[in-house]
Amino acid sequence: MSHHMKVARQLQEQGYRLTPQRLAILEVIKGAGCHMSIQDILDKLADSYPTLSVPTVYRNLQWLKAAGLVAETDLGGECHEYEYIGEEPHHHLVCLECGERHTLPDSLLDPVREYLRETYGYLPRAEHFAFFGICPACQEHAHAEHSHDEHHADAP
Amino acid sequence: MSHHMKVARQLQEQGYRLTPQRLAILEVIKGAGCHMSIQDILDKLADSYPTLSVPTVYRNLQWLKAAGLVAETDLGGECHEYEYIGEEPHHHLVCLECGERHTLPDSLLDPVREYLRETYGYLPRAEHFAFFGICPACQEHAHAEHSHDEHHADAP
DNA sequence: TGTGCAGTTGCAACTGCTTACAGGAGCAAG
DNA sequence: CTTGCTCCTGTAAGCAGTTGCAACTGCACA
Repeated sequence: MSHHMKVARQLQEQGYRLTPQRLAILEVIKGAGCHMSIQDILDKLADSYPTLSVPTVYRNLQWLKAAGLVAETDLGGECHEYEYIGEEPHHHLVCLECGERHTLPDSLLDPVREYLRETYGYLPRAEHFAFFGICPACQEHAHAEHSHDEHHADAP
Repeated sequence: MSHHMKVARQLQEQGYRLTPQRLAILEVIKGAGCHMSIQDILDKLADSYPTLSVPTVYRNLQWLKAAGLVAETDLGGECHEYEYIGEEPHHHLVCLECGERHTLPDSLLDPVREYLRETYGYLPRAEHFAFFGICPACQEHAHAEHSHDEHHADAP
């Protein structure tokens, strides 16, 4: 039995129900293998569940998030994005200029966790982070632009 | 001349204007010394600028953010919060249970920056981060609760 | 002094997220 | 089978953030 079904069964035994909508949302976000917005999930399930509504998807995603199956991230886009985690926590690196994305290993934050635990006694919950920066290509591009336009502003 | 006025003058020389509203917003957020929402700023300036509107505050905060004077953070509350940075970047540690907050030194992320730079060639822009966890007091509390209620669910 | 231009403001409208509430569905006890 | 309870869903409404647009302001230049 797969990991997410094991967790689902555990939750069922605790009184939570495995409704068709709930399982469908989990299957979609697991099958996608990438970040999805609420609207993406609605579109994917429009055929099989025409009456599925935004609040239902929203609440189920919160539920799956609390169960540790799904992570919610703000990657700088215009809407929140959700991603299936499973057993492999990870983080993201996003270019502020072109939006290019990389996946980072979870061990990256081990020193930070250590520090928070030792210094403040906190139990860290840094499961899914997004780091921002400028990718090499955009650095080149910005440098070239700067040579042409010395008065380029730093603010919009 | 203070740091923020120096930056303001620089921006003025680049064609951006130092309107009364803009300076008032900067003064308020600088004087507060803590996080503020858009509505907080509007309330503070209600007497001196009765016609000040949400979009104006919003756009000016984006402007100040791009200028590096103000940081925008989602600390898990119900609205975005803005804070004056000045010359001392820092980060935050927030307890997911009670909301207790700590301020973390910027050097905490130096290893992460190093990794992103060396491995991906990225120029990191991690000026203002929020880490979440469970504070010692709430860990005690959760442990006590668990002893009383063995069937306590992990999901809402 | 008059004209043009770019930046800024406030109103209005829009979007996406979130919550409130009433109805429906499944499960357990009687 | 009936009753009662809890969970779940969908409709509707609310909220903060965001964008479009017309009017205004200050500066540069003729």
